[in-house]
Amino acid sequence: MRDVAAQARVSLKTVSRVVNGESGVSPRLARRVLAACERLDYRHNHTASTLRRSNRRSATIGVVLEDVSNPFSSALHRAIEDVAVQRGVLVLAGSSDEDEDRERRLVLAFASRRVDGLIIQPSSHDHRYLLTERKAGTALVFVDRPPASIEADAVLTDNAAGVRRGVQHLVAHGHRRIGYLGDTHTIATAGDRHRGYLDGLANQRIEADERLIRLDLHGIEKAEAATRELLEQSNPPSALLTGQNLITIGAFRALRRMGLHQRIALLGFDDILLADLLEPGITVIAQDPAGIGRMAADVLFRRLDGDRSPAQSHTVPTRMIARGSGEIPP
Amino acid sequence: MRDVAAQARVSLKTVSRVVNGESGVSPRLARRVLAACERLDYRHNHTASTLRRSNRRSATIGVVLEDVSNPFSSALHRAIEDVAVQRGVLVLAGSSDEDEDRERRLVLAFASRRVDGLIIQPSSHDHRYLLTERKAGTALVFVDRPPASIEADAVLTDNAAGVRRGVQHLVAHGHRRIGYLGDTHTIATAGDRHRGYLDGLANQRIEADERLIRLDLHGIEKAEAATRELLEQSNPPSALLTGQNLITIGAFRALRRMGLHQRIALLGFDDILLADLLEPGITVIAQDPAGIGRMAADVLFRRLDGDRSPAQSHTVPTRMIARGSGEIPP
DNA sequence: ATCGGGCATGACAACGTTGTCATAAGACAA
DNA sequence: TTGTCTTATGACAACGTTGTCATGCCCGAT
Repeated sequence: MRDVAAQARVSLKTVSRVVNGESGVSPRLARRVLAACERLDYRHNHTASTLRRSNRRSATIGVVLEDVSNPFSSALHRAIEDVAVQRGVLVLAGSSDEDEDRERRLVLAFASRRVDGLIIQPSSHDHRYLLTERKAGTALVFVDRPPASIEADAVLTDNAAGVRRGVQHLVAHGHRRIGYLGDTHTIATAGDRHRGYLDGLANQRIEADERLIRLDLHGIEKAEAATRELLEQSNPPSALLTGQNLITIGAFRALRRMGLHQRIALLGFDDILLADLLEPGITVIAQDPAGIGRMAADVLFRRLDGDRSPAQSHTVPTRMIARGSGEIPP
Repeated sequence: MRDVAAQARVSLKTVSRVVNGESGVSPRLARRVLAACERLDYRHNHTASTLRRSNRRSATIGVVLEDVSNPFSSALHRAIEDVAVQRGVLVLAGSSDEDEDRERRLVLAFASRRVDGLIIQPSSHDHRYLLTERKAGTALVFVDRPPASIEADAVLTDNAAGVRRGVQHLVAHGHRRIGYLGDTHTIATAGDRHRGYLDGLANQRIEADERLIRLDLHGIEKAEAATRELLEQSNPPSALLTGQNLITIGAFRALRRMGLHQRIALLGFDDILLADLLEPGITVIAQDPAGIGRMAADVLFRRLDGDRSPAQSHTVPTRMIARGSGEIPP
């Protein structure tokens, strides 16, 4: 900037004014400054600017996802990015891998870069460590899973309602013995879905049978093995409800291997790419990651714009997509 | 920091030393400083530190992807992140959507945040605009597609070789009439794959037949329509080679709709999630996005560590995964 | 007692920018 | 002419940190 000022024979401040598009610079000087910027390939140093400016905004937000490469998380990421670019805001993204410690380290690293806001898909179960950032004015929104021990905005899928709806769908197709395969019970959403399953059965006046329930299945392999077990017992279920997309894949794989994929109904929570090309197509209760991400970013920026209303939890509805596997009769 | 210094009754510089783990501070003072940090919830301001430090490193890199939510790009992203976190480096990511202008705007936004390096999956065909950043010392690595009009490191899939191998595979299974469905010809990788197809045929002494080739198919729908056309003509191909994963999906969908999925061989470039669960499983020439990302990050950090050797283009091999569709006889 | 050397600590300037305020130049009225 | 007001411009400090260098202290050798 000093070089530009010298080249244009003006003061630093005038260059600053031109670069920031402030009014009150004569067109003649402005032209000279712009020409000098061009000639010297001047790049505005946004970080130095942030340091000095009164609003202190870095025009950067941090996003902590479970894994940037998993389809759900990356759809969130993209939706957040789309809202952010419209405001000229960049996105720092990181993966927590379901590890509390990594989540925390990421947040601290973001904080030391002075991000304006944080969107977190949390893995941890105590978010008091975020109080400091909050006090420093960092906006904070939780996605997919609720905050714990801290009041903050959240954007969540209505997991329980979605699963209840799934149970109802299977019952409507004649099923009474409905198995459930769920993810690690410490994950909040997994708990909600399990609860939805139990409530759904209760609504339909069906007694839950412990032998049809398998929890803490993380990953395709475990789900596949559990499905196998479930179906090999005497008096097996006629339908399966799976609480997460990898579990759905594992269950489908098991059904295929056992030659039961056209006989046992399967209804999965969370959509799967290509589910429509399988035989049968897989019926799912689809979440709307893009909708969640967009809303989370909207809430975040509303806070950054000065919204001081009490923290609120927003719910995004699910959508049932019938493709065949969920409509197989008992 | 000033508050911490006051609280610990030391100078600013001493706090700085403790925070940065520099030697030469008596344990007694260090303890006092750390206690004060703790008590005041002090967060080191990494951006101010970058501004002043002699190496000027922001410990942040920028990654421009085609779309952070597409499986290939997000796998790249994750692999890059994994290398970066090991060095305490954060990743700014953005989507160019195959748009030259968005790519450029992202790069400039990253540059004004003074990222240490850039990893770009380019959409544009002239990268001279990056010369300024390069001159400023920003490390630069291209992934998936080669740089144009600039010398820079690149990490690429060996597209042509992969496709040649695919042709050979189909011929080995008895095919002579092999159709080709390719993506937009202006995308460098699409051109390479098309060339690989033609070379592969030539190697096998098969004359290319224009009527079996369809290019510029971007997205599932166009691919599906083109596949249909290709198969409805007289003397149709007995095998299809598809040059991109969405095209493979479109082609498979068309085959399914026409009831030909067990009759016409299909070999796709780029792997597809769940391809093994379809019937038949889809044979693919798989790329290794994680391998590409890791290598790109390695090259980038080697440059940041001072490697001044001439720019180099690295090639990551493909892997053929036979799952059934590519082994259907004519 | 004096000196030299090593070590812990701090004062101060600087990084690239912008907020604040002062000043110069010009326009216009009295 | 003088005075007042407006507008364009610049000088200077400050943002939170670290590099440089000076200072003061203690220790051991002379």
